[in-house]
Amino acid sequence: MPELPEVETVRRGLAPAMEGAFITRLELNRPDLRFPLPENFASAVEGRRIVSLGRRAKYLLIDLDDDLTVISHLGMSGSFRIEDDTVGEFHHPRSKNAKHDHVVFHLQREAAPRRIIYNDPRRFGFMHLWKRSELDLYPAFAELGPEPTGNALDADYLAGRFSGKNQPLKGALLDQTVVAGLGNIYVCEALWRSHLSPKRAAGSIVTKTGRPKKELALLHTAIREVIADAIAAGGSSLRDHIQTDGSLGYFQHSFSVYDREGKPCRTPGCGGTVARITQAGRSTFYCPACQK
DNA sequence: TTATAAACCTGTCAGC
DNA sequence: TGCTGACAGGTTTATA
Repeated sequence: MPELPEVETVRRGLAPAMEGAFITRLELNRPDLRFPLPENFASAVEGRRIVSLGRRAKYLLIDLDDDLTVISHLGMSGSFRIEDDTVGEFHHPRSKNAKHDHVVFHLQREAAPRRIIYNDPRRFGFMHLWKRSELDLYPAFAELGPEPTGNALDADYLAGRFSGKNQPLKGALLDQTVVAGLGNIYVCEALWRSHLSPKRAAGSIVTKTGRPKKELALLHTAIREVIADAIAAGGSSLRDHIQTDGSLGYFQHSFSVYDREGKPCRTPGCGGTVARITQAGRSTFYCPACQK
């Protein structure tokens, strides 16, 4: 499910309930998700206090008070929800099938016990334990590109990565070593906002001397803006993504091209129709009329 | 080096 | 109603 804005929404939803709380018990309802859960996972985290909640790209980071960090990835269908731990089973109207509640953090903080439930029907998500002081050595982080909203991502950096590349822009932007956190939805949206075709070679928006063309500067701006807009809206709820309180994100109502095949392009005066093609096995939505 | 395809797993939806 | 096939927000591994 989640791209960067959805994970950030989850982080913001969980932080008030988790930061400062003690983990009294970790409930593991199966031995694995996509990968085996960490060895001695429960004994490593039980009794620890959660110092803070962080995020890197699409990864949620739960920092404990002893230099350990729980690294959590939600895959395609993972979600967290918060429940009052003094009552029994509670089901929000939109709540998930409890048979996919794989990991439950039981928390104690001041007077209110809570449980944080990780649900993931497809089990493409995973959790790892890693030393916080060595987080840069975590394999997935070692090669990760800059955050799309940070200062490290600018047009010059992208020019360096795109220069000489024949790979289509769609694939180049999905590459997490180029930009960290972009997924299928927001790549489509950012390309639409910058009027660039997803089929365009990445190297074609870089000059012969390796400088960013104007189009690349527009793309950089579009990436920043679409991510910021989506975070402000609480992410996008398609099938699986719900916020930690069970409510939905709203950005899906703002999609300009994603999942809008056959519908009119929203570029003012364009008059084109949104098309859907397959690139590297994944759906791409774009407007052939205004994305060149 | 680069690019595509398949794999992981379950749920949902369209079509017959 | 029930079956089948296509498809889904991600990442890794294998194959060409």
